[in-house]
Amino acid sequence: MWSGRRICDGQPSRAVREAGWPVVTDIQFPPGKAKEKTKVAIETPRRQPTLDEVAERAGVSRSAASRVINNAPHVSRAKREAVQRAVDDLGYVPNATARALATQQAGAVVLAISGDDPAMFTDPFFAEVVVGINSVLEETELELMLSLATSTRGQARLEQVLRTRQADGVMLMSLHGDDPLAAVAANASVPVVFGGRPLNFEPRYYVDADNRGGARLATEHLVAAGRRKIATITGRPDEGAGMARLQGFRDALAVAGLDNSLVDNGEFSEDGGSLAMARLLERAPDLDAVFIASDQMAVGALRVLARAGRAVPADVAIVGFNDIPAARHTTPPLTTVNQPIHALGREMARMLLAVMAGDQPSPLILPTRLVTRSSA
Amino acid sequence: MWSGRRICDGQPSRAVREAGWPVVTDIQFPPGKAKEKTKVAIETPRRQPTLDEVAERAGVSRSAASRVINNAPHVSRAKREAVQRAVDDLGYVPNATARALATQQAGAVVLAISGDDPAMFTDPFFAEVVVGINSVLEETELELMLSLATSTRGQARLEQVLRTRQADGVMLMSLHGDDPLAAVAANASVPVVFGGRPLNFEPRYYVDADNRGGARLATEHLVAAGRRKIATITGRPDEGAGMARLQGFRDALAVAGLDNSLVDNGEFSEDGGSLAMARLLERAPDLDAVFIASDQMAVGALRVLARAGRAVPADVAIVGFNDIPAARHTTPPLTTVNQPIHALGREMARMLLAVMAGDQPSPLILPTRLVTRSSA
DNA sequence: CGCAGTACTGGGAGCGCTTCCAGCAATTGC
DNA sequence: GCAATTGCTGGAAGCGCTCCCAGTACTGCG
Repeated sequence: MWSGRRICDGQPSRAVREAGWPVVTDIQFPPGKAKEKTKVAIETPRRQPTLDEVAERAGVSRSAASRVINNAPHVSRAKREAVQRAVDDLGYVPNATARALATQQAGAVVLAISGDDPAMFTDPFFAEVVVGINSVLEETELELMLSLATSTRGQARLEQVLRTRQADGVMLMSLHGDDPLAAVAANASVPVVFGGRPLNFEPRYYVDADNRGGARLATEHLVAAGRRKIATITGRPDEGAGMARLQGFRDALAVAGLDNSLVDNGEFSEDGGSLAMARLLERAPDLDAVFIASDQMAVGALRVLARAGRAVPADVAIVGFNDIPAARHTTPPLTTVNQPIHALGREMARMLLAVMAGDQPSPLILPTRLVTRSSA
Repeated sequence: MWSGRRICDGQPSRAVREAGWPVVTDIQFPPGKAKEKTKVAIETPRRQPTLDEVAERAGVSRSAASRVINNAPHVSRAKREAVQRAVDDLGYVPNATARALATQQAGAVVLAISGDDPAMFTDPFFAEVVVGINSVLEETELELMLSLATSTRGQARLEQVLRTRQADGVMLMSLHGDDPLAAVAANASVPVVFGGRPLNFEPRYYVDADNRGGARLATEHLVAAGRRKIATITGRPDEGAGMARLQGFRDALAVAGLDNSLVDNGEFSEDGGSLAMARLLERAPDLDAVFIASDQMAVGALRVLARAGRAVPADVAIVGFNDIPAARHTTPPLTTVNQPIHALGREMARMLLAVMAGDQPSPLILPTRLVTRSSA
């Protein structure tokens, strides 16, 4: 049932770059209410004033003007004020591109997310990371670029951005197995900070959540509740976080002296969880708990369990991982491991800033915590 | 209960810009497995080759080389090949910043999201918009910048980005009442495409979901089910989408000849929904249906209804709006209005590209559709 | 009074690329 | 055979800014 209206098809997005976008300057609409047809006099920003114009107006050299703009020393009070005035009068704003070219610094950093499916970014996880990053970038002059390096093309473009210093640093997330982006990062001439540890190597700079610790916590919780036949559903085996969670699971079971062989791995998705849960049920009908490495999968598992007539948590207890918003609304509400996602983003940005400033910060592992609801 | 590890505090993010980031060039780690200490020979990217170097190596002028790079005409076949070879040998990649300065085109567009709270971006809605945008940008040479213009500072920076043409176009979302960004947009010297119609004016270029139609659909569904005392919870009155949904609600009730005065408005959040629902219940204990302008609010409302002992949908039917992931997991699963978010992003990007190319596309309204689950 | 500082000052050379234009050779038309 | 195309070609002038550096003016001190 659709609300009737124009259907979206749109014209094919042509190779705009080649067409050489004719600059459109006549966009304008009154900021006032639509009714009163106030033809607001748009202060025609014909062309941004340049530093030369400022200098001329202030009666100083361009160098002096530049010094004032960047408040560098060696400018007399009088000139400084004259320039300041000229800037205000003209509404001068330094041209970031020119500055970037001259200083060889782009004034931007990029958040790159690897993966094979762009839709992955839909995971609310990333949005919160972005917000965290934004919170620290906001206090700097750095812009944030977003790169969903999801296709070969996307990766090539990311590489290009880094090679030509279109960005001064990069935060790299969710690298899988032998991600080609690892090489890109290694050869990048700009600082790289990883979000999450890749599987195959230990980056110099990274921020990660304590996945292993969180998984141990979750599993210990299950053990403490008297569960004895505990299974786990992990993610893809080439994914760092998933493997760390599996480790934590094993840590806890080792301490408890329980069997840790009930492992299945599915896709990090609802369906992946359903499938894995079904397999597990087949394999060990008497299991009494499952630690599931992502809430999305847990949701799927819950569904299968319900269909199989197993009560949660009475028959089988479930603990998820990530604490997604939906975890509060499943039946029953999901006990899960929460990671400080906002902090993850924030700390990645801070670390990147530090590296860009020449420091050599140590990797950071952020604590995770168990959120107890009803499923375990 | 926290997994023990270093706590996140991090140093204060200093004014890195002023410190003048000393370029760090020694970042490197082997792409191979961590165990085998393969000291991979990093192909030291000393300095990117310039066009001059390419030209010299190919034995042509810089102009000619430039023409080849941009595959412009007026280059002999021989030279073209020579340049091509030199490019390959040197691994030349044009410097985007220099090119931007020369052409006065940044090669980037920005997605700006207005609002007073950066956390708003956490709404999965935006992530999906981003994915949609990315899907079309991916085929171009344009980079995507993200601007959470949430503070005055953020807005000022966005303005600066636009004024200095750090970006060639902007997609502007979720403007509220008299958003200062409206003026910024009006005076921007680059194309602006709006996502969603602002309340106070009709932008020249925008893509919107058919909020009004969707709301009508939802309400008609309620009417068709025999409900007679239908209320609605809207969002903040200065929010365009919310008002459009209220209109749709009224449209449907007008046709059915029912009372449309049962309106309450809360914040677009779970708590906002709870509060509004409670007020409504107080005001009209005999209501038998509620159309709620956002799923987040609906979740809150559902909670209140359950606590009040009203069965959903038996006693009161609920329809939400947005079709967030959690809508499938509420009790009961939420009937809601789905909007094509991915398409929204995609069409915004396409429209922006079109405007940048000099076209004057018409505004676009994307259809919404009712997703029937159990709550109504 | 002269000399070494010290605090400004502006000229000018880049940053790496695009693009205009004049020059030139190889065609073409008459 | 000569002028008028046509197609290449490279020199050079930017794009708007930073920053080095040589130069000037002024101070203090012996």
